Amino acid sequence: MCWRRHHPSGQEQSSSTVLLSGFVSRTKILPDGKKQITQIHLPGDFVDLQSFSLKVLDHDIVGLSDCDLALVSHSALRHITEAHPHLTRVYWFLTNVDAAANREWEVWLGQRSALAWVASLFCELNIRLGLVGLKDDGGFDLPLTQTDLADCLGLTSVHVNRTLRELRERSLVTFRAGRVAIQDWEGLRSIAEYDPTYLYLDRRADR
Amino acid sequence: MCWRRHHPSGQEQSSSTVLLSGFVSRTKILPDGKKQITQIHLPGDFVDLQSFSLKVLDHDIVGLSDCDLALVSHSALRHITEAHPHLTRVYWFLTNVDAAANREWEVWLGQRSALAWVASLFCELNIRLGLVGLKDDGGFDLPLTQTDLADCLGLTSVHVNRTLRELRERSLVTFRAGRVAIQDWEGLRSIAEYDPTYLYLDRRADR
DNA sequence: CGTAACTTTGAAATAGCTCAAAAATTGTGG
DNA sequence: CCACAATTTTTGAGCTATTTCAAAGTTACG
Repeated sequence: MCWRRHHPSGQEQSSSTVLLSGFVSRTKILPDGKKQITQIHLPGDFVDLQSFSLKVLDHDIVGLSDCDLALVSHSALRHITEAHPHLTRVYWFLTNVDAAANREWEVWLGQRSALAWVASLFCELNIRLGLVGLKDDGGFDLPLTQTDLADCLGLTSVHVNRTLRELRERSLVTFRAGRVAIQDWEGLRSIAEYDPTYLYLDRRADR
Repeated sequence: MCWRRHHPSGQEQSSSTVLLSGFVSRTKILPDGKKQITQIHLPGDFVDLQSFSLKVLDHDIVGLSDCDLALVSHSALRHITEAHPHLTRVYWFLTNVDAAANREWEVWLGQRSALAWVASLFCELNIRLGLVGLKDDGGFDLPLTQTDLADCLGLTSVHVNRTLRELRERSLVTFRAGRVAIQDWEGLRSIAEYDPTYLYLDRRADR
């Protein structure tokens, strides 16, 4: 399956989605048309596990690139979780890790400069893509436009552009043609003051 | 029990906390001392249910007033959830509702003006306090300082002060001496463009 | 009644926004 | 493979919401 369409909020869902390839965002759209991306999902992510519990989504699922999805029906999820309580705890854990990332983004949205926020986002994506084997020495592919990035960061695309220029001029990272090329990982990490604790990387391995 | 202290992040937890009276926040503190409150909890809230799953908190639990807490040990939670799978789903649902609020705050932090954000926060608290019988016709008690509010909104306390003045001058709401007095609920709601969908009020009732 | 915490105000600085246009890139059909 | 349209990126100039810094009021409280 392959799309770049809205999965609308406010509608009863009967299945959840696992992302197999490509990128999708969870996006909230305001009455005036402004958008906020609350999370970017990578291959391997359970994109809307929460709809199993909430049934109705409070946001849209928007494809950022072509992607392959697997649908898991809620009735299947119910059977799985009833038969294997252990898996219920695993899914619940995933929900919690997801929420931890939302909290971290709140901090970035509220407290950080544009430069630090962009740097942080690239740090997070670099680490998460590394977990699923989608980064290489030089960086990673990220098929977003600067406008997508702006919707994610709570900034204007104009300002994102200028911020990217600054990161480039400081020889930290270059974002061009859907690719993030990291020139100075330590420098990037340091300007972002990036601390991946909230990703619970060690505890994920337990599961 | 009664405190106004930090419940530190980064430490192994063996119990979760239910708030019986008073207000607590979940707060993330940056290296430079800046703070972001990612959620305000009211009586009745399961404050750190996620520590049952994550074990280590990614943020601090900070009392905003004197409060009474009930501790539920993780071993007790494990027994409860093993004996009653239905309750596991309830807890998981609560985790999801919690996360939905974090996402909504991301939108507010990223996209809204100071005026609309303050108004939105008051709208949310008014509704949530109403659910637990802690609001009256005129408004509700909120024992926070303007600095607390600033940490929550991602603004300076100076700017929060000026924004509160504007809301007061527009005869929408007055925040003084730990009390939010709502003069014009419809006006407040409208300037906030407040939509409580993300609170999943209807679905909570099912449980 | 004195001290600490909190609120209010003013003035100047700035990060990020808006508007508008030009340049570059990407995609498409012929 | 080219030409053209659409999308995306880049830049400039002026503007505004919010911050910073600093000081004066006010309130709470031991």
